[in-house]
Amino acid sequence: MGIAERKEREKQQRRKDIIDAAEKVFFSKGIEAATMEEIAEAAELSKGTLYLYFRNKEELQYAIKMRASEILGDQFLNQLDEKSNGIEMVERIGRSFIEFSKEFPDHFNLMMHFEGKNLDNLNMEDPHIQKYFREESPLILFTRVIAKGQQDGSIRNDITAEVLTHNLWAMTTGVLQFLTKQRMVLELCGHPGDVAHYIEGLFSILRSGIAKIRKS
Amino acid sequence: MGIAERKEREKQQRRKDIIDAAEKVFFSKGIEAATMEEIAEAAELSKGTLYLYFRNKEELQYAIKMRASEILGDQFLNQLDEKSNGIEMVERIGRSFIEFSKEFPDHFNLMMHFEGKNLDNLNMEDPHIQKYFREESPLILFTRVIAKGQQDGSIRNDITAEVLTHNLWAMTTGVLQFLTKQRMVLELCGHPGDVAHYIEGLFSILRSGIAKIRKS
DNA sequence: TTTAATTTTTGACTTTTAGTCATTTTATAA
DNA sequence: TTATAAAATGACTAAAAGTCAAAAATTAAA
Repeated sequence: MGIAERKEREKQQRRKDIIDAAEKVFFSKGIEAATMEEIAEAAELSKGTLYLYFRNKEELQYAIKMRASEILGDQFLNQLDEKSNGIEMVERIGRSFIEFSKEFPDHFNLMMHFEGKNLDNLNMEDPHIQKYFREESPLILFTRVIAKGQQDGSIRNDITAEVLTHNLWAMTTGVLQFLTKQRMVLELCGHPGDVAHYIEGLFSILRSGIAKIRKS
Repeated sequence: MGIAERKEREKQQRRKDIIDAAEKVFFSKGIEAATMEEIAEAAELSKGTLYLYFRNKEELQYAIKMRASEILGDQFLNQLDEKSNGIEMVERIGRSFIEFSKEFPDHFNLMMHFEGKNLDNLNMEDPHIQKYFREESPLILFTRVIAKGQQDGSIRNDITAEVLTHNLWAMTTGVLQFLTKQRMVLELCGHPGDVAHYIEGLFSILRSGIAKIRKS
């Protein structure tokens, strides 16, 4: 029974090779400019083969975005710390997100690209995508941290952990998107934004926004 | 000297006609599926003529997005109210944004589409775009309201009005983007989101986040 | 080992659409 | 009425995504 298993392994390896090649091409040429033909060349395969492993260009891009999320999730994991309370850990996680954007700018940009895009061209039944959302999304870990903060009394508990999580995530990505893609716009408005300044503003607002409300 | 003026007027009218046609086609067929050929037909012009008025497809989309922003800016204007203090007006403006998304869903979607997109294909020297950013963007009005809130003591003043404004805007659009485009994702995560619930969470977080910090 | 069946890969081909530009049409000035 | 300028046309080009019948490679059977 070893042949079927070996073939399956080889298939997964080829899939991985294609994603590697796509990463190189997307990141060097830019996500829009990169062509499937170029990716095929980089993977030493023909274009047709790509379509045996990925339904379309977008699904291939999404495979890279899932990798990016994995990296980010690992960084989040490193921020867990028994000594800190929930809200401190949330801040650490937030800052590690900023670090991630600097350390892996290409992966970060790809993530942001999908953050504001409908996913109609994607097959949501795809097992890779299903698995990602059920088990690997960084938001799963983040929700646990928020819940911990609610238990230790550092984070407000009048909003469910899920709603808090998704709001925090969406607010943060919203600001990061704004800062990366609209830098020229800011200049046009006459605010040649000091990015760090904006980030500190964001954290400050969020800190007050999610902290347990002190009874006065 | 009347001829040059009339010609200029006619030119602007034709430009408007093209945007009208584009609006119809983009909104009925969807922004991706719509073709320049279809828009030309709808405008009773040839495709080439479109390119005399707009550099490329994206610039035409952006013209509609600017219209959307104008509508939104008008709605913001209606929320101004001498009796309310700054933070109350900010909340009213926020809620009018939600109303806008329901009343003009197509315009809203187009706005969100551009909110997370680089503008490389756009000619930022274009006078229409310049004018928009300098004079018409809803953010200009919003900044004034924030500043008022800082003066009347209802909004924190340890962050500049501009940074507060852009952060609030980016956070809100981030959440709205998340809710519209990722509805299916939320279901996949096992949170068949009650959208209104998320929105209330957002407002609650932002209220605490930007309020003047009371000395305890 | 040879042959048949199955799986995987290929790349030429189709289709679609954005954007161009030489030519034609229309409007203005002489 | 003719010349000049401005505006509009649509056939054409280029680029790239996605398809599919045929070829190559692999595995199973005889």
